Amino acid sequence: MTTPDKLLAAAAEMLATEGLTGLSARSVAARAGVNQALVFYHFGSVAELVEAALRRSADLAVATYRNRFDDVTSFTELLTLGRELHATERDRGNVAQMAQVMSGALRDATLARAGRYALTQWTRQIEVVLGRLLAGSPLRGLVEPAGLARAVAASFLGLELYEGVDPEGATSAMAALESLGNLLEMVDGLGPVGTRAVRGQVRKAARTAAKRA
Amino acid sequence: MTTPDKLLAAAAEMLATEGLTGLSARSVAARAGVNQALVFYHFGSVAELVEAALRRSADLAVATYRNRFDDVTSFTELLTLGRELHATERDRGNVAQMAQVMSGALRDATLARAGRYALTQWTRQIEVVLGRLLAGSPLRGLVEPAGLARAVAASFLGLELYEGVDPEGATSAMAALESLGNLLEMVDGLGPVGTRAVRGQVRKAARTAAKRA
DNA sequence: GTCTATACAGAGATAGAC
DNA sequence: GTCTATCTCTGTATAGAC
Repeated sequence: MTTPDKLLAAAAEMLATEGLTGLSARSVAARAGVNQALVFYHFGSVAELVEAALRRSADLAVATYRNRFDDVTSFTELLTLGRELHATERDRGNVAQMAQVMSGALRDATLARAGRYALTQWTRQIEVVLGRLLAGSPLRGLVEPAGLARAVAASFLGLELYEGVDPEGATSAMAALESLGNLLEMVDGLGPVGTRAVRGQVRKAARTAAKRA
Repeated sequence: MTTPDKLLAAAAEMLATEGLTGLSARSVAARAGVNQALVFYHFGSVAELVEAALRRSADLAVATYRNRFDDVTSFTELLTLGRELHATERDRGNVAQMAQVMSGALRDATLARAGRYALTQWTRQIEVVLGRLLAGSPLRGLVEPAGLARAVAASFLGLELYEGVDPEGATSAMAALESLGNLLEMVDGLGPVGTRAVRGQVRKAARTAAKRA
């Protein structure tokens, strides 16, 4: 394992467990078992090390799930995958890394770039699946796959923050999101008559909402 | 305006604009126009100042919206309020403050306590409304108000992080969430026959999901 | 590429004069 | 309650020996 690799691994680990505030050139080098000056030699700055670490984590994580996403054929399956993903990534800390970097993005342009990149990797993937599922659903045309994918990603990020201060609360939130997913699945299971009714009703609700806004 | 008040105001402002990393005893005192040592005299530590500032912000914000929440009688109205709330709080920075504190909660127990408190203030309020709306809805019993309230809060937090790195993406995510809200409204508008059908279908979807998990 | 040494800025926090 | 002064630690970053 080369020094850059050790530093990247240590940075990713610390980002998830200690957070951005606990991560410094000294602390990350100590965890990697290398000298502090090597952070600057290999990456230029702490922020750039963090950026590289997050990019690598995101690339790796998304690649891991690519096939799984491709196999999804229903909202129920997507939910099952989402639940599994949430549990796995809570342990691996990928989402936590993203949340930390994005909270630091307020001050640091490099971190903002890193967060944007990681987010894009995830949403692209989710968007493809949602686009496929929505295309064959009564909801087609009523909800944008791109927007919904971003909303899903945002929810996962928020759940991660939630989990840090109230784990049980986060669990109940996850359960509620699954209930909503079941609602989507229900709509999906309607016949042609139900479909027409749904589309009409949702359009009406949208119009009412637009009028009030 | 007393010194503690000046410090609380400065801390809240900085939390939203500069983030937790940019907030120090020195920087916050400078913005408040007071001496740095007064942070420790009045609050004991920087973390405790942040905690006090967030608590005050949360109390104030929730009190502002209390009546508005009470007036809500439909999911569509709740969505309209949610959109307005998101826009207003994006400017005031209340949600941003929460997100920052919660991201720092990983390292600091005081910040974790503060984040938990602010979160509770919001979710309690949302839970009441959702409980009321769901009670008279076909979805009654199928989705927990408490869990859904937490999911809504988490989504707002996630959107805040999203907004920091990709404002247009966050807007499209918000739009998608509104589409889902319209779906809820649609279900709400069904008659007794449709209600029975919905409940049966959702239960079936939930069973299928449970089996696969 | 890696290490030691070091410069220097900013952090949290306290003591003591006023 | 407020200010100055100061201690100590930790942060980023660089220079130069090896």
